[in-house]
Amino acid sequence: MSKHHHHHHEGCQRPEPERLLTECMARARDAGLRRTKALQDVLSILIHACQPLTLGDISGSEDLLSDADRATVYRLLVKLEQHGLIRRLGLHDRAAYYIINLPGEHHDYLICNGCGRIERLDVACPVHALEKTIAKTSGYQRIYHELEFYGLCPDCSASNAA
Amino acid sequence: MSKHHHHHHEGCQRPEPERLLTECMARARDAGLRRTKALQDVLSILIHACQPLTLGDISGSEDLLSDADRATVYRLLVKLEQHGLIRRLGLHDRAAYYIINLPGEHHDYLICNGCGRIERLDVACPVHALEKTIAKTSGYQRIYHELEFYGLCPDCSASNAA
DNA sequence: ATACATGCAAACATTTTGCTTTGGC
DNA sequence: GCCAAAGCAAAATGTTTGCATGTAT
Repeated sequence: MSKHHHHHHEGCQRPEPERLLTECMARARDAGLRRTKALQDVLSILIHACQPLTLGDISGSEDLLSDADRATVYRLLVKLEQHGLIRRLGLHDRAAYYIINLPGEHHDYLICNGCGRIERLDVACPVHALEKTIAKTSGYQRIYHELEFYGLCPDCSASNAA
Repeated sequence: MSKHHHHHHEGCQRPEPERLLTECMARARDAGLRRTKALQDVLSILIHACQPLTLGDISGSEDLLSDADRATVYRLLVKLEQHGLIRRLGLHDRAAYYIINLPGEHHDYLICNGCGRIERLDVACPVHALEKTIAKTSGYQRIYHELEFYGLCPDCSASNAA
């Protein structure tokens, strides 16, 4: 579970989650995964989530989330990440965070060092040009990036000043 | 310790490490820390390091690093980060990485998903403009950012193709 | 003299693996 | 039927904390 209590997922605005799920399941099958209940659960949860989720968030958790075993979810996450269907984020929490990786969708995040809240930024990411340069000059393959902003949210700033 | 064996620190190019250490010790004293051997060791190690180091790297490690206890180093790292003398990076390793935080110095990193090698990028960071915008519009205080590029280094690309 | 820092050891949280059983193909 | 996936349980890894002692101020 994540360090800070989650502000229960306000419904996500991703359109047509059903269709996305079908597409992701197809991509997963292409990658060699079997069409199993746990896989469908994990993908569905990640598609519906507005914010990055931890392994603890996804498996055996409070709400209506998956009741699949942690080890199962863990192994699914590893495979899904390897095949590029999801992405892992190294936020400053102890646990790793995961997000669905939809073609053409990319987000950066703004995280509060006080309360741990995670906000998705809907701004144009200014890093793509540099990413291309690095791809050319570094010799690295399959490059992507991760960008997070950290700071103190208004609430925490206030209580911090007190 | 970090996931992948370290390619023993090639000497770092930071100029005047002695002076930097003195300055950092002064900053640390200003922050209320006592002038102790362990503190000096930790700061010195981080100043001399070319790349981010884990708690395991810093404490009780192989080379000429600090012989201070892990818990001691851990508590120092926490305090130093709180007071802004060092920064913690959430790279995709299980362990947290730390770097010295020198005024005016900022680096982004390029990390290999295969072997875990970490390269410091010496390019102009394209994020500062966006950072200012976010500072104005979000209401967050004390904003900073973390940017990493991930990919497969030439060696790992080669063995991956095989 | 006092309060903070240290060292040792134990507790924690999260990830990772082994192995047997189940179920998709 | 075969091989991948699930479930359960245990090991591994890295972090954090408690407490008695040492030490900078």
